[in-house]
Amino acid sequence: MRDIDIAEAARLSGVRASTLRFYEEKGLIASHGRRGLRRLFDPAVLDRLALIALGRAAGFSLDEIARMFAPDGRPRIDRRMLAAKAEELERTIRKLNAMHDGLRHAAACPAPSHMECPTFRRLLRAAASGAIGERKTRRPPRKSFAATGREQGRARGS
Amino acid sequence: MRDIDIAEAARLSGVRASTLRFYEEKGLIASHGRRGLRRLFDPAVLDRLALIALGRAAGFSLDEIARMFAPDGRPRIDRRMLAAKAEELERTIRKLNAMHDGLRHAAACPAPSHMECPTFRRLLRAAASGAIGERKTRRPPRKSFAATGREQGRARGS
DNA sequence: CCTTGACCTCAAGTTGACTTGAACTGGCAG
DNA sequence: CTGCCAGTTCAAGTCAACTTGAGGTCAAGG
Repeated sequence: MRDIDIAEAARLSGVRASTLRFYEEKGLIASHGRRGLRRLFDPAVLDRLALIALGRAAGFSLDEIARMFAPDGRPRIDRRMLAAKAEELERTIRKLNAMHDGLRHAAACPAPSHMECPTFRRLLRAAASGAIGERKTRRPPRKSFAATGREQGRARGS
Repeated sequence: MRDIDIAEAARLSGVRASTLRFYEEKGLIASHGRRGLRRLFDPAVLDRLALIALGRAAGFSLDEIARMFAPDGRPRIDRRMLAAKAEELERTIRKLNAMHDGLRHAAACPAPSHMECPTFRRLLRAAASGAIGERKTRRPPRKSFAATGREQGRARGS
């Protein structure tokens, strides 16, 4: 199996063809030639895509990830960068934990209104002061959510 | 202190005036009148803004937050929703922890190239398979975000 | 040979949460 | 009375990471 076409790369990696084209345009991956119009990729592109997925999951932007590859295309990953990201992740985790505990408490709290629950108000103050901080949740990509059927919006506990 | 103007609301809440206008347009807050052109807010808007900040920090979208207020403007927060969000948060935290541990290891790993580090490759597979999952980090807005001073969360796991 | 269908390119659209710019207004200090 | 300056409106821009649409091409199958 020397060189796979874009459809196969998409199938094997789980990344959409449009995304592969987009990544190529961004310089994150490179196609190796064409068969007709079709891009051909070296199978090694799959490793590369895994690396990109990893980077994304770790919270790196595509631009940051692009910088992790030497001009020759080999990964050039700075250990200090990893350590820094790990630390950043740790801070995030701490905040999310605080948030989580607070939410759990608020959900279980017997006070008639949340505004009367001391824990809730403490959370409120923390959020207002920015101590809990920023976060943005990403909507799930349309693709592999066939499982839940017709439900377009999230099915949260009613 | 009866009614504060937008500048004061911005100052007291740490939320920009443009954001306050945006929130008003979205129906998240309401101004109570005008002095000249200037919006006047009830000081209670500050609680409301804290609530909004809290919701955002917990990962709710503005639209979701908007739905947390009854038509009369009083918060109507569904406890099951909070519990669901807490659970979601917990899953996220678990993933981030895995990521964090992997990054730490990779950062410290003595293998000459990351591709030769078993831990790193395990991470890679996890990311490629989607087991680690999606996340999007937000760039901090220009403003300060000073005091992350008093921490109230223990970092569990790690 | 001709249709078909997957791929191609390039531009534009999407989403969420805001920010920015241009043109305007009006209370208040001087 | 007159500027100033901080407010106002509305439209459009920004950012990231893609996706979608329109119109085109080409290898292969019938």
